[in-house]
Amino acid sequence: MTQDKKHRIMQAVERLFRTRRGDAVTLDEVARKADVGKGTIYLYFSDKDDLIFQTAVAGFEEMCQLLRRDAAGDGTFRERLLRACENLSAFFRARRPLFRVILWEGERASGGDGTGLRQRWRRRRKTLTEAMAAIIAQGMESREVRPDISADILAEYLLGMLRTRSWELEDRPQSQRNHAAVVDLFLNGVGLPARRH
Amino acid sequence: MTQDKKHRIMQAVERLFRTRRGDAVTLDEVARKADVGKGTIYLYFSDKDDLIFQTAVAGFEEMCQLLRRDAAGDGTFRERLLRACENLSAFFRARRPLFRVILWEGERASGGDGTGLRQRWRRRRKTLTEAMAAIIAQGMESREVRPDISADILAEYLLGMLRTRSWELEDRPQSQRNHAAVVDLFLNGVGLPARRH
Amino acid sequence: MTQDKKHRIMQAVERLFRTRRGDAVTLDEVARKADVGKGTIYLYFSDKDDLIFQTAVAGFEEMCQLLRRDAAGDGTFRERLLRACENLSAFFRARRPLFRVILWEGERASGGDGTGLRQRWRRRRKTLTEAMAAIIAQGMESREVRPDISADILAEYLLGMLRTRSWELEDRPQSQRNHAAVVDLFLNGVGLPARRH
Amino acid sequence: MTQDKKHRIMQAVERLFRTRRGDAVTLDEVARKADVGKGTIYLYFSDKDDLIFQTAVAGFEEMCQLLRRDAAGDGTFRERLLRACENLSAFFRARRPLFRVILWEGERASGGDGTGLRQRWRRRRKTLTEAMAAIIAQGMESREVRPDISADILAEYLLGMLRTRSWELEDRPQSQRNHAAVVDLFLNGVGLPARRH
DNA sequence: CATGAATGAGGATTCATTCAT
DNA sequence: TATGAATGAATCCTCATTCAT
Repeated sequence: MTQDKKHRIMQAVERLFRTRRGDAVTLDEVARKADVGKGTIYLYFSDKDDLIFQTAVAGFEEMCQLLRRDAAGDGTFRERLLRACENLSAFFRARRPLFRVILWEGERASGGDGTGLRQRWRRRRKTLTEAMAAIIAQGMESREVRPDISADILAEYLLGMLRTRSWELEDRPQSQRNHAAVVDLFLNGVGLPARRH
Repeated sequence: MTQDKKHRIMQAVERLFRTRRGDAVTLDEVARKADVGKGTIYLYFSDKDDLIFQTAVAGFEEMCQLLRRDAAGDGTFRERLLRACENLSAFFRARRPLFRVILWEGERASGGDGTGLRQRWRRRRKTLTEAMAAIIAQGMESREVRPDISADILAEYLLGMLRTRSWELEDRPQSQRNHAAVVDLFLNGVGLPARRH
Repeated sequence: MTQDKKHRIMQAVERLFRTRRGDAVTLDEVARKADVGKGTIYLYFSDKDDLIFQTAVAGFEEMCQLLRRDAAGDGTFRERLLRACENLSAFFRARRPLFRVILWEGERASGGDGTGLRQRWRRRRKTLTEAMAAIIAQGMESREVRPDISADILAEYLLGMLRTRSWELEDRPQSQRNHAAVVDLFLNGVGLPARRH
Repeated sequence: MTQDKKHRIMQAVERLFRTRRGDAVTLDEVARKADVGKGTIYLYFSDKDDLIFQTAVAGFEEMCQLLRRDAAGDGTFRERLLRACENLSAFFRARRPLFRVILWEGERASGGDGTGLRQRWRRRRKTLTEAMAAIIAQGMESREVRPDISADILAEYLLGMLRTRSWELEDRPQSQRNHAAVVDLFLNGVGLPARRH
């Protein structure tokens, strides 16, 4: 019941990020939206920064678990890859504001203020990448993926493509951005097979 | 000489974005760094928002011109593509803070406030995409690129890969992230050619 | 056992005043240090102000009793005076934080707000002065003290000297601030006896 | 004209201390009373603490100059001493709120928070003491003051007596607290001369 | 009696913006 | 044009106080 309030506060943050950037989110609004007193926020978070940080981290955690579940599932490599992409994209769609929280926090971390923040954030990110890399590594084992580039670099690129799909291609026709197409591009590239002979 | 001041102000913004996020950049700092009076800023920009917006737009413009020059150049499709990637990446590296300005502004635009801002920003972005798409279109004409996905969607993905390369893979060994590798991944994908027979 | 808690709370206040000023002492700290719930404070005190007031008053009471005991003791006037000074100074030294509580409360009282507070505080103070004045009055009776200035005014001055000794001369060498010297100064002044003829 | 505002702000602080303790003085009030914007305060002071500190220091400075002028004046030792006491007391009376500022700041300094604050404050205080000690030293030279206790310790006691006179004896009849009496007590003590033979 | 989670009024501080020079 | 002192709205955060358990 007490954790309930903490959760409600983080949810309020997430919802507010739908329309605002972090600097425009006031704790007054958060408190109002979470239906708690302003002081209550400080019972669970040390700071506004901490509040956003924890919200971002919790979101990350969810994504990682999602991905890890997919990595552990069965099916062929392609099936697993496709499923992972689909689930991740579904998450993006459903939780877009949360994604903005994560980006916002990431931007703070990349400001070189020497704090261990940057390191901590990198480590979190690595967890996500590794979950995706685990799937790709399976493809390497089954000789479906080129082994000359490390799996987690490939994972980064794939995550980048999904990001592009969700953010930049948001309003393109579905036909051009279904996941089969993304996975296909990722696996086969844009070059015409014919030219390769 | 008067435009000189405007330029110096925007440069100051860019430099300050190296370590700070937009909300942490104060006009006091900008004025000090640009070595102008604080009031002067308001002679050239209507707003703090306008200042950042114009700085971002000017940066975008530079990137577009860079790309357009590459698109207009000669050589085979692959050569042109590689050159475009190299130049863009060089730009990223040299002007990383400017890139943060652009991202910052983009984040504002993606907040769902009714302003035409979102539209205006999308249009700018489209210009960039089109410059890259123009190059890819050449590849389609020469039958080196698959025609089933529109050129500007492919362009978005490629830009996304470059972004990943510059931001997420920043501290990986050069060997794994040289541009030949990026272009190779983009064209041929991660799948093993052997599997295609 | 219940009074035990009230006492522990006041003790906590006293201990916290060692390093902090009253405005920096929070009831959270008091509760923690007294090892009671925060709400418990309000069972014994109506207010934060009341808490500090009662703590100060209790401290005053202790000092007064100390003095009264000395006044009632036997020995010559000089002996009694010296003993009173010594005991009072020992109290100062041992309970310096309590002394800060008292000063703090006194400062509040001297703010000219219409409350009877000012009056109440003056009355408390008077009790202390009178205890000291009682001793001095003995000196007057035995013709060892000049009768032209009222005993309680002289008492105030003596208390002031002790205060100076404890606060301002805190870090001077003992030799220059032993009580014999204070009493000597008080009785004989700083003038050279030789000059008096 | 710019220093004018700084001065007005400090004056406002002083005036507000007449009825309030430092913790009850809000910067809102200060700004209103000084008739400046709230932000203006931060142009001249880094902090609320700094504001009060500087106000206290400026007050101290005034007192010191007052005292130094008296020390430099002519007349016999007794005359100079009397004049110094009178001027200081007049200052106390006229600027009582300022005096509360000084006490307030002193109390902060005595909180053992390790900052150099405590040291800085002691040094300021020392300046004042020395000014008074200078006068007393003259008395030593002319053999009117006992040489066995250092002049600045005697100065501290005298300042303490003046403080007692101004604060504790505030509402006693003038006849019992005129400066001749204070100086007399200081020089000759409370003992009856007759007893000394 | 005892507790401590919850509250929100209140205050310090920042910073975009204005305007007199 | 150019300036930077002045401003106050807006925001974060603290902490005395309450109250359900």
